Amino acid sequence: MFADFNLKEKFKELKKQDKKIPKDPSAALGASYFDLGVAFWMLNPDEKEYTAEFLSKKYLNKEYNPSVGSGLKQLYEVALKKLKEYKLEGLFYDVEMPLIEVLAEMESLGVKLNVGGLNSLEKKLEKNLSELAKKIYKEAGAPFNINSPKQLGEMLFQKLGIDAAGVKKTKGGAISTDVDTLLTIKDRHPVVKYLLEYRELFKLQTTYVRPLQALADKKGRVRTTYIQTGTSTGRLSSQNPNLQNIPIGNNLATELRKCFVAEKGYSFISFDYSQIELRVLASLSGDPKMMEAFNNDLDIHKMTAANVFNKPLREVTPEMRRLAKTLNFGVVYGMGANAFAKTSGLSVTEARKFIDEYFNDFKKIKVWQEEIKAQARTFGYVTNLNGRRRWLLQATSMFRGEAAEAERAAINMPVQGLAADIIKIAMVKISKEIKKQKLENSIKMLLTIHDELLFEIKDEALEEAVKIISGIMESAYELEVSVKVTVKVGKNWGELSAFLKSDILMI
DNA sequence: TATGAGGGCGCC
DNA sequence: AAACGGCGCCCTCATA
Repeated sequence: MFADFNLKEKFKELKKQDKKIPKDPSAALGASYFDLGVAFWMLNPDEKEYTAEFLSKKYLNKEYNPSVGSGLKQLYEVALKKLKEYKLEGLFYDVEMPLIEVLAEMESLGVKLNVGGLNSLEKKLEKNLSELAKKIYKEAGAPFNINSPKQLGEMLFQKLGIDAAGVKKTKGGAISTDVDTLLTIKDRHPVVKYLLEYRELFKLQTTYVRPLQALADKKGRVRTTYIQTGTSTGRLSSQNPNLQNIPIGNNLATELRKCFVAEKGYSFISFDYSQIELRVLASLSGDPKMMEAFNNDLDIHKMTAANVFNKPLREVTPEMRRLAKTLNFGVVYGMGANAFAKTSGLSVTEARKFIDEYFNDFKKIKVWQEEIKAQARTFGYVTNLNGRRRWLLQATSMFRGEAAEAERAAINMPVQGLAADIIKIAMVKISKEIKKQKLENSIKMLLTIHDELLFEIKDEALEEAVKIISGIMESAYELEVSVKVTVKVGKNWGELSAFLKSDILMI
C-alpha cells in the first residue's frame, strides 16, 4: 500500500532519478497506490483544500501530526470506506490513480516554445500598445491609467461625458467598462475603438507573451502543472502556466500559438472530441432527435436550427445556425431567457420563445433536466454515470438565487463530468498502449484541454499514431450515440490543418 | 511589503 | 437588478 498525498510530485521525483514507479495500479484488486488528496476530492470536489492538515481537522477532528504515522492511515481508512459507500472505487482505481502517472509524464515533458518568436511578438505588442496609449491620452486630453477601471470609467462617463445609456453597472455600483460596455458605446466616441484594441493587446502581452517567456527552461520548454483536484465537475485544471486558456481565433492569437512548436523531426497532432458535451447530453437524456442527428453525423447546430425555426435543413441560414449554436451551448449550462437574450442580441421575450420552442422540439432534454434538478433537491447531491459526485446542498435554499445556481450546476455537472471521465479514460488507455508498443520516443502526449489532446509525434509515426489514438479516443467510452474525433496536424500550434482519414488510406 | 477583493478576460 | 456551467491569471487599489 502506498497511501499518501501528492503522488504526482513523488512520481516525478522517482522518474527524475530514473527509478521505477511501484507496480501497475490499473486494477482495483491489489492496487498499489492511493492518493489521499484525490480520494477526498472525489468524496467532495468542493473542499477548500486537500492537504493533510485540512482534511485531518475536518474528517478526523484533530491536528495532523506528520511525526505520528497513524495520521495518514486514519485518513486512508476514512477515504476508502467512503469511496466504497459512494461506489467510486472503479473511477478512483481505474481512472484517477492511473492518470496520476500520465499527468506526471506530461508535465515532465513540457511543450516547446519558440522563445525568439515570443520576444519579437512582445516587442511588436509593446510598440502598438504605446502608440494606442498615446492616441487614448490625446482623445482623453490627459494621461491616466488605462488599466484602472475606476480611472477609465471616470474618463469615459464624466470627463468625456459619454452617454451611458444601456450600460450595466458593476457589483460595486460603478458604470462598467468591460468589453460589452465598450461595444455598446463604440459609436459614441472615437476613443472607444482604441480602448478595445488596447485591452486585447494588453491582455495578450501581460497574461501570455511575457509570462511564457519567463517560464521557459533552457531548451525553451514550459511545463504546466495539472491540478487533479481543481474542479467541482471532474475536469482537470492547469496552472503556472495555465495552458488550457491560450488564445485562439484572431490573428494575434494565431501568432501566439505559432510560438508553441514541435521539436525537429516531430509534428503536433491535436485530437478534438467533436461536440462531446452535447453528445453526452443526447445520450443521457435519450432525446431521439438529438441522438439521430449525432448517429447520422449531421451538423448538430444546423439540425437544431431547422427544428427551432421549423424549416427544412436546406433553408437554414448562417444566422439561424448561429442562434441555434448559442442555444445548444446554453442548454448545457442551464441558461435562462435573460442570458440567452444577452448573448444572442434578441429581446428577452423572443429569447423566451426560442427556449420554449427548443424544449418543445427536444422534450427529453427537458425531462432529464427536471429529473436531475429533483435529484439535487432530494439528495443534496448529483452524480454522473460513473458515480462522480458533487454536493449541492443549496438546491433547497430558501434564497431563490442560490437554489437556482445550484440547479444550474446540477444540470451541468453530470454532462461536463462525464465528458471529463471520457477523456481521462482515453488518456490512460493511450498511455498504456504507447508503453505496450514501446512508442514513448515517437508519441508524446503533451497537453489536455478538456476535450482535446495535443501530441508531439515523430514524423515517421504520424499515420500509425493517428490510428492508435483516434481509435482509442472514439471507443474509450460507450455512449448511446457515436463519438467522433477531429484530427489536425502541423509543425506548430497556430497552423494545424485537417488530417484526413483518406490520407491514411492512400498510403 | 504582502494580501485579498474587485474588475476584467483568456479558454473549453 | 437579476449570470449560462467549469477554470486561472492579470492589474488596481484599499488595507494591513
